[in-house]
Amino acid sequence: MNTEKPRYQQLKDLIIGRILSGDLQPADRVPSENELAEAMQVSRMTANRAMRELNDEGYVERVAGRGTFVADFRARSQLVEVQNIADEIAARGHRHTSTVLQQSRQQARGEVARALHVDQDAEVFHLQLIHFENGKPIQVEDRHVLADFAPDCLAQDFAQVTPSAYLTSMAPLQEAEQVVRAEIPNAAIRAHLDMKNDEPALVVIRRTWSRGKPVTFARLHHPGSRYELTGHYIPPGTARSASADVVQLEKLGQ
Amino acid sequence: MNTEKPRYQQLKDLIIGRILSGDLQPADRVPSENELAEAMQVSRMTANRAMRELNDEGYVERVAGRGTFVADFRARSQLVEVQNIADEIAARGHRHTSTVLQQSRQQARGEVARALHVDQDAEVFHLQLIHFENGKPIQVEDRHVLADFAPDCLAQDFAQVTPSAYLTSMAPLQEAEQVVRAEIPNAAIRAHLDMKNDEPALVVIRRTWSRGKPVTFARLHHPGSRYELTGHYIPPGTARSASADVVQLEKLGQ
DNA sequence: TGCGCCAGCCTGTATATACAACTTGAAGGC
DNA sequence: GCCTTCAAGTTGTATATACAGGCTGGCGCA
Repeated sequence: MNTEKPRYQQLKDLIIGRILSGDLQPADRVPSENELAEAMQVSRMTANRAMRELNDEGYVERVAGRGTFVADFRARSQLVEVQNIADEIAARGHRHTSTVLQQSRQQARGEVARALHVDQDAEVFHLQLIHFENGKPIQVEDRHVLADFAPDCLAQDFAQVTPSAYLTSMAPLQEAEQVVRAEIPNAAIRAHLDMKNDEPALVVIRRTWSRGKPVTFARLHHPGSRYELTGHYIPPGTARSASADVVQLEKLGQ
Repeated sequence: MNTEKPRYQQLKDLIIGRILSGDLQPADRVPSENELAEAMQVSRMTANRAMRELNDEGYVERVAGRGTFVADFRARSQLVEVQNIADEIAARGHRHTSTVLQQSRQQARGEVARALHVDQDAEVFHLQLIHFENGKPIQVEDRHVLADFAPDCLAQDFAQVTPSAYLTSMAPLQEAEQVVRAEIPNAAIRAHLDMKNDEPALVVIRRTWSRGKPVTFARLHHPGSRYELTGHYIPPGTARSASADVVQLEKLGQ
């Protein structure tokens, strides 16, 4: 019985493995089709199919005449969902600043331990910061990161590089889960975000996986009056449509 | 200058066109690679690539030995996002019911006209209904649908088949955009959803495209205390991971 | 009649070959 | 020194061919 995977798939897996292991870094050049065909003892067409599919799946970018290059993880994450509030604010042409409230090493407890699939005594980093858009507070980030995943977490200056940007630079995001809620926040959050007493918060609770394991668990509070989540879905393979212009939505009023 | 599209793409476009026009219905058989190659005067490999990509993109399903068949739109839409609240409630093992508040023909006004890219006097259907989960109100749906897109909209019984299910059965969802907000709703919404005065609502505003044009614009209100949005992302091409178990999240408390 | 086998169709993969279009760098002419 | 031209390498596409393996219906045999 011949249960072995097709050759083009073996080649894809090989390249994906080298990317995930860090052997191939973003922007690195991937061997050309002819080189791969020679090295793997397959025809160029087979190498072509493997690389073409990796391109379609976002692992690499190909440029006719130049070559094949490992895709930037950050650019890739953006396609999925806005992950980094600093980039989001910058995209609006506004100024992002942030204040670090907490940056410490702790033991995982209760909810955090369950979310990250670790024991109660596992080491995690606890980060808490406030993000500002043009000086106005727009997000309170409360994040736990598996200590194993980012050992030098305490040495980072998160006022300069957001935790999100730091984490995605460590390894590619492989899987993410998020829950969105509307809630009235507690007094501390309300004070941090400069919110009125009866103003609801948009809460995003997000877990992110890397290499098959959850590595970070974040709770993000935003003032309902100044923040909204947007998402855009395009099925795979669709030619990029005339970039669906964003319509300015009216407040519900009336 | 030769700006014409590659042949495999022309073939894909042809088949997609036949599917979108209704010429090919879900579960219909698509001509075999050899038939297409003969009819279009291309090689079988070119037809193979076209059909393989349509399969990867979810337009068709292929079975070795049997043939190629048009995929079911409903199954496809689910891949993108939970669109239909009835299915979502059923997936939780609960009972879905709904009440129709409004089902009428109107002219597009202001925000609706802009969202759907039509003039102020364009004909649209206006639907308003309440969805219940086990008898408790969980969503107020306020939806506008382009009249051209669904001419028999007034004849539907939306207490039986949700607008979402009806619309996705008309044509495949091609593109969607959504905005999520946390707001204190007005008194009418509050009454419909049996909400307390200070309870925030999770509001989803969604536009959906079909055949390159926006066809429906919906505003969905949910009670913040009883509803949350969840999203899960797995990068394309990844083997389905051990279906990331959902962790029961604690309320923020404290 | 009923059963089994097989021919003929289908998709899936793999290869060798060919040409087009693009990019880059180097060689050569001014 | 600077510009042009061109050769070599790269991806993108298209084709003909080949074989493997799944599925189905019909034919032949018992």
